[in-house]
Amino acid sequence: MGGKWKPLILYHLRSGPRRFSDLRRAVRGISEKVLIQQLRELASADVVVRHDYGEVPPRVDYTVTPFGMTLIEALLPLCEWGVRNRTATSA
Amino acid sequence: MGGKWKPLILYHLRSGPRRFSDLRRAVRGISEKVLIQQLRELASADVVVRHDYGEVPPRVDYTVTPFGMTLIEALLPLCEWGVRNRTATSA
DNA sequence: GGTAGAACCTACCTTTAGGTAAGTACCAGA
DNA sequence: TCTGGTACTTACCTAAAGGTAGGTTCTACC
Repeated sequence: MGGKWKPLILYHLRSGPRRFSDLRRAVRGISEKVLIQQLRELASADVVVRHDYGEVPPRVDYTVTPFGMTLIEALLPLCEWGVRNRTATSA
Repeated sequence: MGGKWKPLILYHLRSGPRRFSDLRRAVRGISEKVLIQQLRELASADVVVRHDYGEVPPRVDYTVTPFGMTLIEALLPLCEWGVRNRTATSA
């Protein structure tokens, strides 16, 4: 399952629940549409959980599941590799 | 840098040089065009090296560089995660 | 002589991910 | 009253990745 933003989203979710608008500001450059899309996909894959507080104004947050945590851990080496070699490549 | 096939290509290159047609058979479902594209990109990023024997009929093989090996190692955890959870997801 | 295989290249078409821009319901605060 | 913020949805457009199908040059083999 693709989505160039998913790793970044997960990265920002790694240390606890985050509200939608919070993520939107954290993940720079992502559009609202795509952020929701990705979050929905992650949720339907049981990587994150969406919690709607049913309040008004709306309040929703997203949390990584234990399963999602295993994904994050699997992604970390690649992430670190990317950081180490960001001078050499642009990915 | 994208390319849904790159991880698979690298996976098949992990244990030594492979000829083009060899890779083509190993990486099932990839078209020749895309395989070459990806190999060229990997080569220009110094992840693999292309060796042309200058023979006729043509003979070329591709080898992972030490740098490429660090990438493969960074990819392995994600790869294993994918294998472990291939029943749950389709990616 | 005809076929098959090597390692490509080229042109064309389709799919899809992502971007842009607008709209929605509701409330708080200046 | 008007603006701003929340969490979305909808419609439309574009760019790029990938797929398909053909051609090329040369040799080896039946």
